[in-house]
Amino acid sequence: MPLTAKQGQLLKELKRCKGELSGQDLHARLRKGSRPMGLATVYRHLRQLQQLGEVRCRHLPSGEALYAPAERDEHHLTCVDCGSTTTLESCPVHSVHLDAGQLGGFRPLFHTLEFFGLCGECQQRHQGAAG
Amino acid sequence: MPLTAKQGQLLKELKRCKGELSGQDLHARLRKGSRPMGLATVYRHLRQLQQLGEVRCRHLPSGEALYAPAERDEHHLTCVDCGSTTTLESCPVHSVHLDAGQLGGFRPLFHTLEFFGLCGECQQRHQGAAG
DNA sequence: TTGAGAATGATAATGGTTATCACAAGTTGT
DNA sequence: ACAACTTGTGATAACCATTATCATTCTCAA
Ligand SMILES: [Mn+2]
Ligand SMILES: [Mn+2]
Ligand SMILES: [Zn+2]
Ligand SMILES: [Zn+2]
Repeated sequence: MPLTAKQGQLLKELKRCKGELSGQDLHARLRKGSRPMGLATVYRHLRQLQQLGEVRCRHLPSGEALYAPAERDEHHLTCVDCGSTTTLESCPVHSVHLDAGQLGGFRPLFHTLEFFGLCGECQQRHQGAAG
Repeated sequence: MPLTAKQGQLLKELKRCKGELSGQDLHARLRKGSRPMGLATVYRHLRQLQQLGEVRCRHLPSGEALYAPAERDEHHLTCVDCGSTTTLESCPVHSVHLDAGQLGGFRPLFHTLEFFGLCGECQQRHQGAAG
């Protein structure tokens, strides 16, 4: 089941970009180039590419969804106060094995692992008040 | 830094409930009982309780945020097609250690680990079309 | 009692995502 | 080539969870 032209175009743009992109970001980029793509089509194909295991997605605390090629196995530390994020150097669960009993027929395509907490700056800022 | 009365009330309601609750769910429950709480206050305290490490939150593919006591270290298999979720029996990263170099001053409060893929039913449904 | 500051909540505003639906493009059969 | 049908597309409207606003209420120390 090869990707359609529009799906390939979208995935190519995602891969070209170093970081993660929101649906809106992606639409803005694709709209600029030749062969623009409507917003509805962007979201449609993002969902389809997820179901094909080509794209993964995570949600910021703000609720905004960020997309990236599923092959990028990256995870983050996110501050629950200021929202700043830093990327981990490696995936801590790269090797975890889920046995068939737990899977129960489920076929994993990708995973999200995110650590939430307080960044150094926000800890200092709250020190005075919270002790 | 003990919790305020309203914060405690909210956390108590979260703990009383077996599953995860959305902000709207929580507001609906609290509104029924004596001592109702406004929607704005619910969301305010959910954020504060997250910053205190008392509450964690994850996002469904739909974007809806679900909250639970942070002490509940649960993770899920979620179908990217029908959205059904099943809970894992144990946390695969319960023991992972992030070294100080990776943390860089960051103080972890909780984590989310979610596996996305296709449930058994959806795999069968797509078999005919996709081969 | 009184006034400053914090907490509360009804309501409006925001904005990312999804649903609609009319149209374009592709496919099949004759 | 043509009609009949299916699939893909995208401008727009609708949705709805979350956030911002702001007037009111509460807290508590002076
Ligand atoms: Mn990983
Ligand atoms: Mn865990
Ligand atoms: Zn921070
Ligand atoms: Zn499914």
